[in-house]
Amino acid sequence: MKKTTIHDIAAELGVTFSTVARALNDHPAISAATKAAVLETARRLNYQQNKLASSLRSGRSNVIGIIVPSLDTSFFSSVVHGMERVLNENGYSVLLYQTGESQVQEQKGVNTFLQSRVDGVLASVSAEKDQTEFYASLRKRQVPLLFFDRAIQELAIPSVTINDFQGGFAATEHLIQQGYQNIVHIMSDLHLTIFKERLRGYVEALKQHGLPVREELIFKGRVSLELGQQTVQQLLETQTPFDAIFAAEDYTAMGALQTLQERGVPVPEKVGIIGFANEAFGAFVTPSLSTVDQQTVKMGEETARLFLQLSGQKNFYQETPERIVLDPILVPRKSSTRGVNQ
Amino acid sequence: MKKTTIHDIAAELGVTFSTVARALNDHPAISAATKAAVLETARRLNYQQNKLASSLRSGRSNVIGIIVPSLDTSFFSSVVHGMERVLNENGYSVLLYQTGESQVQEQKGVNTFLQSRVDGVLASVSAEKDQTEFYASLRKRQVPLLFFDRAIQELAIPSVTINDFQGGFAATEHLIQQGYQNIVHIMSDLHLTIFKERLRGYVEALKQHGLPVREELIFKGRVSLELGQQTVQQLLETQTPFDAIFAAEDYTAMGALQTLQERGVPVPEKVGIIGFANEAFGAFVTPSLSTVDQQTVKMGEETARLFLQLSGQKNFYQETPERIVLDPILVPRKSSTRGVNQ
DNA sequence: GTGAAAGCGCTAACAT
DNA sequence: ATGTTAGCGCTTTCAC
Repeated sequence: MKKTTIHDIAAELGVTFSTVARALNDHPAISAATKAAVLETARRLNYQQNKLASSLRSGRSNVIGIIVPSLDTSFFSSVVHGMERVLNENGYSVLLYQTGESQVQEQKGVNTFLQSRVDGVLASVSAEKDQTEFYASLRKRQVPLLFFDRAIQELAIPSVTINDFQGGFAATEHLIQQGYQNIVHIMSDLHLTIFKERLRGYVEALKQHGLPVREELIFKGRVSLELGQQTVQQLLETQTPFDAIFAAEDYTAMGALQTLQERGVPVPEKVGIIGFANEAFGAFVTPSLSTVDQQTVKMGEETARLFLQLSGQKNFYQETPERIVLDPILVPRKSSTRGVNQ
Repeated sequence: MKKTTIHDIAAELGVTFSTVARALNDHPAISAATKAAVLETARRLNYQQNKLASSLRSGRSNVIGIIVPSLDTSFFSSVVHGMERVLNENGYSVLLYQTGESQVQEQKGVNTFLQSRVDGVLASVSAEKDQTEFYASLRKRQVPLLFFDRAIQELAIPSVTINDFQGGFAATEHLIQQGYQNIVHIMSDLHLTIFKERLRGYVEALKQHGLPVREELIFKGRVSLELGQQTVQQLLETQTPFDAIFAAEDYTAMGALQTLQERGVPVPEKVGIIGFANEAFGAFVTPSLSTVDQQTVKMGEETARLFLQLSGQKNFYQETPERIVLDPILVPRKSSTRGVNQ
């Protein structure tokens, strides 16, 4: 079936194609009768506007590119969920690109988006150092860029993140208030601000409560179930005294919890545990896993809304970019709850 | 910064823009020297091909539209993860559309994709009855369409699904083999083949093992934690005899497990439980939740590969569409494992 | 091996 | 209220 164009509709009605174009775009200078006739004919001929042509000519694609490390994580898929819904409601389509934490892929994603002439890019970066000039290429071309969750602070780009410092602080303080004193921290070895901030929150909470910050209680690795398991094994083998664990990510916390239980260490009585991310499983495990909620859907929605708001302005790239920082929510559960000062 | 076009490169080099276009597309009739010069100049001027123009002219967009009910579920986000990776590796971009199980949204998604001139649509439908002619509009326009997980059988469209019958059968048979006799089934009230097939598997397994199929043991609702909880409450209040539950979805199974434990009914000793979907939490709860794995990432990858394979053919829409059916994998865990014939 | 020319389907400025 | 015209930036056929 040949695709129908505005020319076909025009021929059918004996008007010119520009009248049809105006009618379809609800131009005020077109009579109601003509509009009705055009609309009817368009429907009858199964007309579908060619957005490629429209975008090429108008310079606006109504497409937003989203860059995430991976959709195979509940965090990013929830964020994208929120973004897509808000953008869709506002007439935008979403192009999706996964980087797998690879900078090369990230670069490719930005280029693809540039070539697709997207009206904006929402990105969560894979790393915050090294070659990040490709993000500058968006600015050069005046394509709005916003970061979410993981931002490159040096770039003066609007962003929506959560207050990871506060999250780390709240998690650690919660453990302290439950009477734990020797608190282990397990974090990622990726060079990401989010993890450094959680660490900083951990350190600050210890200090404020007069507890020593001990380097030997801070562990780094690829956050995962295995990292949590290995860390606890190591702690037990080296007989390092500890009575709580704050893991910067829930799976890691879960691994720690599993190994403690296998070794017969009671949680939360002997060792308290808290994670980060509020993964679905935390509410269901025994003991239920305390954690910090990151408001993922809200983060996606806020990022989309900030884009909508800022892209309306004359020049998107200003000296002082808007930076929305969401409050993390402490979710205390059983894995860290015991009588105070036990 | 003005965007550079092939005309700019041509002017810079003193050749015509068609030579530049050929060079960039690695046309065989262009000398190596010219190609090198063009490539160098393109890089220097930060040239980015305008895909809108290219797609408009060539009739190929290299964009695939993906329609899912929601990304805020581990199932669909994993599937999309697999799809995006394979498509990306093969030079395609991905447009994403969430329907929220709404047919109206689904219709809109198809129209948007049509207008964006996508080269194909991969969809998981919201419902399999009612107005589905909008999927026919893709066929009319010769846009390849593939279904995944949820397909409309009547439409003769290629699809990648899992064998839900076999999954339901395996789950039920597993319970029977563990010595359970009065097996409850909790399923969705959505009119989806996937749930009907799981039910059919449940019924068939009972029959093959000489057990009666009792209507009063089959419950329907919006699958969720709450549905599992409510169903168990109802079973206990009405004192309906039962010794196992096969829930068509993991959260429902989890709700059932929780309520049984609250009421002091030991799992798996008194009641065995198995779910469906292999959600992350299942491995971590106590007792660990038996389930059926749906091979989500593989489903996404296979759907993408099937598209790549079929879209190469002369006419995509054939009389006998290829239908790939993946085998579900029984994942027996502690919630359903006890000595046989206890 | 390169150039010339047409046109994909639309938007928008300028007519009338 | 509608028509005319000129592109947007590319692909592609036909020349030479």
